[in-house]
Amino acid sequence: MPELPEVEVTRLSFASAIAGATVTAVFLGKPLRWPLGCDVALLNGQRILGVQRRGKYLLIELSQGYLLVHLGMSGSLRFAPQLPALGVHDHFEMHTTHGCLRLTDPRRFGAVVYVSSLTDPQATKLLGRLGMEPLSDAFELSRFATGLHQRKAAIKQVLLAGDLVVGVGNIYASEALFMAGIRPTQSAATLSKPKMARLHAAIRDVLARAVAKGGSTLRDFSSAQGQTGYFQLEAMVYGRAGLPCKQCGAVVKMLRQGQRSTFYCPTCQKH
DNA sequence: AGAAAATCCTGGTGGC
DNA sequence: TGCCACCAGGATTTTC
Repeated sequence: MPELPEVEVTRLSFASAIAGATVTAVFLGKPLRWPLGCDVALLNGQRILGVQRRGKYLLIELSQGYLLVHLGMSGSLRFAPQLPALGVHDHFEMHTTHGCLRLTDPRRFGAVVYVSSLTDPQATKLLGRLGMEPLSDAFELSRFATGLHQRKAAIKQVLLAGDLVVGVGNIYASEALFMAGIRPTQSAATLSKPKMARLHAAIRDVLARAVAKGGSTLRDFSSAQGQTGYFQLEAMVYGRAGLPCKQCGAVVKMLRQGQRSTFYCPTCQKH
C-alpha cells in the first residue's frame, strides 16, 4: 500500500533519469481506475520536463500538460532502459528516449490520467481538495491546529481524510498517533495544544524517516523488482494487535474506524 | 450546507 | 484442494 513515503521514494528513483526524455510510444493494458483521458498519439513526441509529487499523486510534467499517476494500493512503477516482457498486471507503459516507464498494478486501483494543465477541471477534481503537504514548510502547526479545531470526527479519521494534511494513510496514521501519545478515537477538536504540537511533529518525523529508509534502498531499486523499501521502517503498533507494546509492554489493541483497522497502545495513548 | 459515514472497485491472502 | 471472507485508498453516494 503505497503511502506518501513510498510515492516519494518512487519519484526520487526515476525523476532525474527521465527528465529531458521524449515519449516515443505508449502502451495501455486493462482499464485502470480512470481512463487516460486522451489519445496516446497526443503523448507521442512530447518532452518530459520533470516529475513532481502532490499527496500520493505523481505529476509527470510534459511539454503540453501532465500525466497524473496514482499507485492505488497495489501499484508500482519501474523505469529502466530495458524491461522484461509485459506481464498480466502491467497496464501502462511509456517508452521514452531515456528508457521505459511501466506501471504494474494487480488490483488496478491506480490510475494514469492526462490533463492539459493543473487548472483544468479533471486536475482540479483530483488535486483540488488535497490538504497540506506534511513535509513542506506550508505544513505549519498553526494551520494544522486551526483545521483540527473545526473537526469533531476521531483524529485518526481526520488524518485519513486527506483534506487537512495529505499522505498519511492507514499505517502511518496509527504510527504517528502512537508517537504523539494520542488515542485514535479522540475527537480532533478536543486535542490539547501540546497534543496537536506533538502530532504535527510526529507526522513529519514518521514520514521523513520512512522516506529516508526507502531512500537507502534506492541504489538497487531497479534490480529489486521495484521494491520501495516499504518494510524497512519497523512499525511500533501497526499490525501488532495482541503483541506487547515496544515502549511499555502493554498489549497492543486493534479497533475498527470507518471500516479500517486502527492499532494503538492503551497505556501510551490516552484521551 | 457541510460533515461524517457507507459504498464500491479489485485480486491476493489466509483460514478452514 | 477449493471456497470465501477479508482487506486496502480514495472517489462517490448516502445519511445525518
